[in-house]
Amino acid sequence: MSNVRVRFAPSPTGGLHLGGVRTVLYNYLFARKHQATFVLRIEDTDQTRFVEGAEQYIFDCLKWCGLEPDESTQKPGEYGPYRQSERKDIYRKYGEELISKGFAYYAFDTPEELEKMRSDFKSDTNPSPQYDGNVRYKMKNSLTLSKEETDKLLATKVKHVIRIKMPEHETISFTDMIHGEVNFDSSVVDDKVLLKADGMPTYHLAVVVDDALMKITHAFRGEEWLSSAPVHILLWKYLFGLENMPQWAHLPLIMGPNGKLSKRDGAKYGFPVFAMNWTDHKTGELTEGFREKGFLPEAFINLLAVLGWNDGSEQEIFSLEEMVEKFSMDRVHKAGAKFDFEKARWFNHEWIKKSEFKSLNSKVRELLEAENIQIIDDPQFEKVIELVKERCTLLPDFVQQAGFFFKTPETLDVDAVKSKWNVDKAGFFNEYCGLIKGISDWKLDNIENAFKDLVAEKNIRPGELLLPLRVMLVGGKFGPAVFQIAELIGKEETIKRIKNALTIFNQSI
RNA sequence: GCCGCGUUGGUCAAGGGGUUAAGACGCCUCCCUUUCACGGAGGAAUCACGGGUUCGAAUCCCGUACGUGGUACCA
Repeated sequence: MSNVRVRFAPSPTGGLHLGGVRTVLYNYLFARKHQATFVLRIEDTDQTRFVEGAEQYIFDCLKWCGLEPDESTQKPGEYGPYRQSERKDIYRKYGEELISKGFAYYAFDTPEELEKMRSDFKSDTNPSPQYDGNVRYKMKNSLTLSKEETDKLLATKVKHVIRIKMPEHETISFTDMIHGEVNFDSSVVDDKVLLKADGMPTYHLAVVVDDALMKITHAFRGEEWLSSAPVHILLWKYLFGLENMPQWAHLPLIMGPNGKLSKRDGAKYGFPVFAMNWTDHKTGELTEGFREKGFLPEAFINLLAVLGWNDGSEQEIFSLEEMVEKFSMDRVHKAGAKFDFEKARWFNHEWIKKSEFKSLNSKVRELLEAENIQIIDDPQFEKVIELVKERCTLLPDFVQQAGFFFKTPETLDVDAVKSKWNVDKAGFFNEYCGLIKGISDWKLDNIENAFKDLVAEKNIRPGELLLPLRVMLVGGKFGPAVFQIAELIGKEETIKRIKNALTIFNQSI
């Protein structure tokens, strides 16, 4: 292990989103590549947004993806606790330190007063007034109150927050691993709340304190954080020293059809945005996940990895091991990428095709059994999977493509044979049944040759008969080569299906 | 509004002064296959705009436009 440490810091407020998983993935790849430690920290400082089960759900998603952290609430290292709500006592001290150094102040404004400020100062040229250098001297805080008044308020435990005092006109710059040098003017950022009235830190204080205490060396997060980076830079400068600050990488956003991808987009356009199913406990609303949609975890992380990163070659299909080997932050794109579900499906199809039976076995079996299709013979199941996997894009496709090998079709697509059906053909199949009954070695060639011989004898075009035969055995116009199907389902079953279909066709056509 | 970030086909993207501007998804045509796929061969489709710099700009610089994120005691 090197001393490189990275972290993923989700807030447990709901389902784990595509972008979140990609952030985990980049953390994980970077960590493995640098023999680093990958930390998972739970950012649960907003008590009003606490959601039962969300934390465990995050772990379950990471486990499914195969991206498990080295240190976390479930696997504590020496930098715990890993849940911010359990670190509450730590943060106040740093807030006080900032105040004593003159970089922060107490503010006693109530939510109503803040609201009033915002409406009073609101204008066409300033639609969202900030608590900044212009207004802080008009508010109720330790900058405008006398020391005595302030002390008195504090002593009587009046609700208050700690706010950072943004400097007047200072250029704040840092070098982002993806964007390069980024500059801000301190006068355009407001006096962010650092410590809330309930004693919990806001994200701003918590990230820097925890990254410092947990010795994080590289911090990756979504680009939505870039605008608040100056606050964090300043905090590092005031509290722990810029020389100890982690290297930042602000990852490009994953976009939906219009704007930042949201779970609403998923519902609207019919694709998942969460890694796994998520049920909102309050509303009971279920949001579908990639896993339940039928994605392989290998495909899921693969498609996420190349949404914003590529290795410079033409390769698109990467195993986790290959990604670890080839990943580098400086080949991550700057611009956000629109999520394309069609391409996501393609990745899954590719992974299904290259997956071996042993990795597909239990997943497909589970799906079939849910449809009341029992599989007893493993070697037989393997042959079927190998035969049909190239026509399955999503795992549930196996139900249609493989199901009929193990269960006689309940309904036949009669319409498909209607135009081709007549007495001659019924006669043909009757005779064919008799013919194959005598085949002692039930092999592909024998079954097919019997068919060809009879076709030649009867002088019927084979194309007129192949489709009906398919519908007889399969139930519809799909599946692999028809004689291969016959070979696999066996002689008895083949004859049974033909005879059964004959009665149905004769009745309904 | 202000601030940040961005901009190569419909989408993901390679390319970072001289290229016929790769490749993939999707779409279309054809071949293979008497189903559907797989596989194979083709095709349509791109450097946001305007100024510079330069012998030469998709590539460098400046504007503009557009997109996107932020502008909470949410993360």
